[in-house]
Amino acid sequence: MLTKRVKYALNALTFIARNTDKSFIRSDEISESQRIPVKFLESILTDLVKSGILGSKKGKNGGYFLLRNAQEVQLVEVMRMFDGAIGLIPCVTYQYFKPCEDCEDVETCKIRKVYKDLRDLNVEFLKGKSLADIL
Amino acid sequence: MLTKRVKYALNALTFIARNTDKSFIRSDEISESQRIPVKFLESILTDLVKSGILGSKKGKNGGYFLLRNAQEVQLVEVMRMFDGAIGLIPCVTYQYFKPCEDCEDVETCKIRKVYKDLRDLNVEFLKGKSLADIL
DNA sequence: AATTATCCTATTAAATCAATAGGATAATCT
DNA sequence: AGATTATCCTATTGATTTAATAGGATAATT
Repeated sequence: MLTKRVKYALNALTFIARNTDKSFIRSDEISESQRIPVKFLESILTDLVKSGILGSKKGKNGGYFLLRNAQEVQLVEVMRMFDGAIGLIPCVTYQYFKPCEDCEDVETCKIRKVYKDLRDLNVEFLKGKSLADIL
Repeated sequence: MLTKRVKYALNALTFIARNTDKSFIRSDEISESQRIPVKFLESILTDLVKSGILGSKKGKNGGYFLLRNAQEVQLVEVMRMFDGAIGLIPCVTYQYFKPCEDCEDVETCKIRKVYKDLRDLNVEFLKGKSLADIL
């Protein structure tokens, strides 16, 4: 299952993307309209800023804004940021690679093969989907 | 990520499937060879029996055995049994369906659409894979 | 200088996962 | 029949992750 962090992140991003008439969107606006606890939301927005998806402006009249076109925000990036790897076993992930304890040969392991194929399928799909697809 | 229950279940099933020369495989044999805590393993085996994948014979010289051909044990069934739904959001699952709290219209929700497509992709893939594919 | 909104750190509560413990039940073999 | 053996059942505990809360520090604007 998706964590709430990802779901909240997607909802926040779509809200910001839908309000391009305003230059800056405050966290409390997002919080209220998307029903996300403010403090929880702020930690999510900070991550989105760090990763270069959002920009932020401090102080009065400040807020958050998209740094890219909606087409350029891949869902796979958001999901990885908050929920980690797409693959279902550590041995089929790039960032978090770790062979199974009972594994004799990573290369020939049939279980790994299946979950590697599944991972590739999912990554391909999620790379093809962007924020623009959920607006 | 897969839970250990699924990983252990798959390892146990492959071990049983590989030892068809013996009629019955004891849990302690599986436990030792696959490095799975016995009691934890037993609860997993019980679930596999209840679902009709394994049979069991009590008493001396008893043990577990496959009730189906390896091709007829779909990975999707094992994964659902232990980790629940394949879909990543409750609104795209059949067994555990539940609309999102912030959802206005389940039918037109774009986020749901994406994750529904992803779910269908995964279910299709996992229905096509069986125990035979990981032997 | 006051205001305002982001940014940072730490803590807590809740839920899920993994494992352990101890024994009850049922079938087998001597 | 009785001892043995292996599955089956229930409850509890510990560990990890997730979700949320709390309180204030920092930076920019008016």
